[in-house]
Amino acid sequence: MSEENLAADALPEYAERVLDVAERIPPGRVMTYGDVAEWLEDGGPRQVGRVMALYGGAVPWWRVIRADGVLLPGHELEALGHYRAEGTPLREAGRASEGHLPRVDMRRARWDGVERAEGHV
DNA sequence: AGCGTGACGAGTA
DNA sequence: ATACTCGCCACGC
Repeated sequence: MSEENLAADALPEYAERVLDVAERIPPGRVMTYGDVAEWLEDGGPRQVGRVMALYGGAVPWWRVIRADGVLLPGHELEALGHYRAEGTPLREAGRASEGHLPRVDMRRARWDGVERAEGHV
């Protein structure tokens, strides 16, 4: 039998690990695709992106975003709703970009996978 | 086999 | 700030 004998109800192991990381991201925080890949020490941002595109619906997908903090195209409003509800740091463009959606403030929202005990107000 | 595409990222102009 | 290039890797044609 070939080793590619995967059951339809089973996810590839890599996908399972990516989803596992996505699930442990605390509310109000985000990780980039590249961060997840780095944390796993395997694959790259594009691989993580592929997994999220295929199976991300089962996890808090809005907490895994691009490095530039742009909201997921096609789900901007839904993502924004989650961010506002979780208190995720956002950068309101303000200033003449009213039709422009806010982006996640990566400097404050980025989570490296390690809880820090700093008095972050 | 090549080639284009993508829920990417960093660098440069 | 935007636009473009290159590197990256998996997938589909």
